[in-house]
Amino acid sequence: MTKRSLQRDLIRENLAHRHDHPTADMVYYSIRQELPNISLGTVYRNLKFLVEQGDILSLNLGDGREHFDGQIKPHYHFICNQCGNIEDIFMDELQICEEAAKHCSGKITGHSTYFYGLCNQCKNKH
Amino acid sequence: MTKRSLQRDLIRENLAHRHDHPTADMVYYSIRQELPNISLGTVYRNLKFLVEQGDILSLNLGDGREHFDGQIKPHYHFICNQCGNIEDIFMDELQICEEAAKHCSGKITGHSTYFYGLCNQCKNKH
DNA sequence: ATTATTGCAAAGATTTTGCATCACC
DNA sequence: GGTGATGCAAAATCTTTGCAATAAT
Repeated sequence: MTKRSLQRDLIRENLAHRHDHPTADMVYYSIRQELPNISLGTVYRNLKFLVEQGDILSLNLGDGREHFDGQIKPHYHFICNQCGNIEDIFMDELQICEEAAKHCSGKITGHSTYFYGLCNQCKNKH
Repeated sequence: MTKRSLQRDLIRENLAHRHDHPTADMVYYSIRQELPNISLGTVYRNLKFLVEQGDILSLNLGDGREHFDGQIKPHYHFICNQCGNIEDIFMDELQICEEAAKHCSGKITGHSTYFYGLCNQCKNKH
């Protein structure tokens, strides 16, 4: 049985309200502004918990660290090879979710896609 | 200018021929059977190189380690919450690639999606 | 000849964990 | 009161890197 905690609530809200894709220590430093005593271990424990719950997504952005995304509405990511900038891609994905549903029972808790290339901004710098 | 090496060739082929999603050290132990002297650093260096080239994909399977996938034909992954098993989902994704293409110029080098849930096998064990 | 790549080992970075204490139910 | 969650720090894990030697062009 899980008990509520201020720390977990703050982490969940922090991720829900931001639109970037922070790592664990970025979340840690952000939360510390409101709750200076929070520990990094607690942030890691709760991020893992929230990913398992399906409240947040875990992303691999290719830099070796785990990134997190509070936007659970299924969407995709475009990552620029040159500047590293990440753009969210929202689109109809009914078809793909139906296909995924064939593989499981119950709700699907995570869903995220990455594309890598040269973004339009970097392209125009030539 | 890049030079060819046996080590890199073996790593690329190893990933192209297998259909699981190994971590760096799994690739390392696999290659060591043919080339016992290869070092872990070399495997890491080449995996990173191959990801950047777009020859292989980097996957985040939620266990904290980076996984690799030699199947570059765009596809999706279903990951069972209970047994950890991974199933590939192949389907038409013309629409989604077109959408991603709006964000960039040149080729898109990576593309991979994850879904998490309870797989049919685990479901049937109740 | 030049320089990319390697093997090795050490260093760096990230993430997990043991434990005493605290807070929720 | 019982137990889930925390803070802290140490440990474990994963990945990168410096450097001398080797191999590819």
